[in-house]
Amino acid sequence: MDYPQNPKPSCNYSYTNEGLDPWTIELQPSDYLMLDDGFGEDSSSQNMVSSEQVASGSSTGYSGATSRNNSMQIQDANLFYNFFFVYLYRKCKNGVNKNKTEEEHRVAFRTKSDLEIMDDGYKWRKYGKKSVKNSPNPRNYYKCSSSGCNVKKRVERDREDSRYVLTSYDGVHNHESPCMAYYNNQMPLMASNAWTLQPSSLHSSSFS
DNA sequence: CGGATTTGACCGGCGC
DNA sequence: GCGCCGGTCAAATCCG
Repeated sequence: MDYPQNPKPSCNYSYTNEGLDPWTIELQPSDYLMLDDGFGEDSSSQNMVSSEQVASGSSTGYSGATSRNNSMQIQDANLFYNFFFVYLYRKCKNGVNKNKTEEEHRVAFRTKSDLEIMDDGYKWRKYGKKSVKNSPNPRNYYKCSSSGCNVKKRVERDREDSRYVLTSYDGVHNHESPCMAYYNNQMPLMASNAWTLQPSSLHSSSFS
């Protein structure tokens, strides 16, 4: 599979929870993301950021990412972004609250980036652009272009600090990210366990 | 030519 | 009811 590259892989990303949701992911301000694979006894550290340098020449034979202690560390910003959204997808799937409809599932976060279009592993079709009140920055509307998938996405620059991009997702994909299928094939280590969270490790309010 | 994007029109909810 | 505001539609346009 020919997977598109992030146009600026050297970009320094950071993530903070935007607060639209009581959802807790704190990924600060490093390119290194470590995600637990669910094996650990202490599931409270299900996601964390490692600022340490990952040794090059990974044992996975996979440039840009390496594994250690049942975890993945990602040092390539492009991979980082893709995996982050794969993680979102899995977490979303596992945390779906049956009492709510898919449309009520929302994820929002802030990304420090000079890019507004960031590759999250899904294909999106832009369907609108609006200027928002009291903000110099327009808001862009996207829809997942996979047929039958109703997930929507909004992207705008933070009116208070235009170094940040606000992204929010509405809904749960009815399919996996194209890049996940790719990684499943390429990385046996991650195929079944990695990126899957134990239900007990989910924050109670996650995606509910 | 086909799919994606652009962009003004349209529409519905909400506060007054 | 009316106007504002945010979200969506869709025709025109762009682009590979």
